[in-house]
Amino acid sequence: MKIKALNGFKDILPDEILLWRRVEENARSVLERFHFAEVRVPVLEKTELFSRSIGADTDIVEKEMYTFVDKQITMRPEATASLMRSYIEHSMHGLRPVQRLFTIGPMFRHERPQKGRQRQFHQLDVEVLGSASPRLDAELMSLGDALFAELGVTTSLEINSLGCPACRPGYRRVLLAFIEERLDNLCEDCQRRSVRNPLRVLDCKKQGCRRQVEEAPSVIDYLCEGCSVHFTEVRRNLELLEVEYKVNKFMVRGLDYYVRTTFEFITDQLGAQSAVCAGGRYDGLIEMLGGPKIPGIGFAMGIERLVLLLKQHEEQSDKIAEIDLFIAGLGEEAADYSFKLMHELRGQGLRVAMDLDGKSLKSQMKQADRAGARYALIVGSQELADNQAPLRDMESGEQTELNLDSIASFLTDAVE
RNA sequence: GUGGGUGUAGCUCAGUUGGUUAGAGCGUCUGGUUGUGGCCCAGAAGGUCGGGGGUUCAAGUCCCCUCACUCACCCCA
Repeated sequence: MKIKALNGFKDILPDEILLWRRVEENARSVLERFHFAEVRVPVLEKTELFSRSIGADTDIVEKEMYTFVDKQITMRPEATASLMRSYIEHSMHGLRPVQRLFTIGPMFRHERPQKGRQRQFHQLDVEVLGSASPRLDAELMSLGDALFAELGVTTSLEINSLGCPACRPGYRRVLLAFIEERLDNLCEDCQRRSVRNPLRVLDCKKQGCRRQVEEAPSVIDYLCEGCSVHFTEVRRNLELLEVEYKVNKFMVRGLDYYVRTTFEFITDQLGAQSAVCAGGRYDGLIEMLGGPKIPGIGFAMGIERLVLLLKQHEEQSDKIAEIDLFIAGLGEEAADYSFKLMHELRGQGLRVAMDLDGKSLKSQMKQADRAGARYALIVGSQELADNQAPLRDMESGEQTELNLDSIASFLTDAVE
């Protein structure tokens, strides 16, 4: 039987890798300007870390985690929890008042794959610990905005506030009462949701339910004084930075730890998936995981989704790998010489390749062409005897005789 | 977990009401050029027609089962 990658797990092949690099390099450069530091955390953590932070009865924890049951360890379904663990474990709050961290890496969720959704996928994860300022919320959104803008990707930003442990229960009661009045008109899923997580009913995409909840009470009208001021300030600061946004009072987040501000960068270019980047505030999370009482906020950006967006408006014009020189050899003696020459030139920082299988010159020239070689050097026994060989410019087709000893210096000059 | 769609060469896909030896384009290899890439021309290699079973004189084609992929629901980045 043929060995294949697991369903939902994908190889990222050379053709695509340039796009990935561009995304990652762009991210690192923008994040540096925003004064963030990169960290790398393990992919495996104790199962409990995720069940406690994400929420024991969320879909992620309930049925989507890759867990080694016997060992009670889990492959991370998201990065925030791991980063919080690391923050607490290394007492980072003592290093400086505000920590600005990011990480890039694979996440694992056992969901049914579809467009823009895989079981192993990659996220850029950005977190700021130690500040409750609404300015920070706005700053992070402007960061997200910048990440997209510099790649030439268009998205729109939606924001909402979910309140806090002080005001959410009150809103929840009001909402529940509203829903119960209309329970019969809601879909089966929503009837189930109304018990478990009534906020989710607001998020239902079915026409019928949407009509029902149109008049539903909005969280924003039930925010406590603190949350209300915070939200107003977030909006004011977004306007100050001229970041365009829309308030979406139906936006709900899937993870339990979010409070106050939540936001999503969305697009209509990804099939059924709309979110390319999403996040929010989680002021109680660190404390809940056994750390100090420190506020936090962060977001995750889906790299696959971003790459999909980039693919749509970009012709893949970049070559896979360019080399400076391809050495075409004829005969055993020349092959020895070429092999050694290649080794030496590489040692001097030049990108060099040759054929190792004794193929015909024609075939070797073809290889040189496909490798995107700038020059090809043709070496046979006569050339070795004369210590002179033709160097072909692969673009113009012009050939010049070159002293074999001067190849390195010629190429170094030519490629600068 | 639930639905729909699609499985034929390395890739993209044709394949008629069931009928001889299953095709094309691209890619690969060889040659046209004794030692020269791209363009052109000629040729070659490459297939358990996803797998299993059934109907039939005859199945890539019809039926059943199964697997894989994919899109969508759910949920999410």
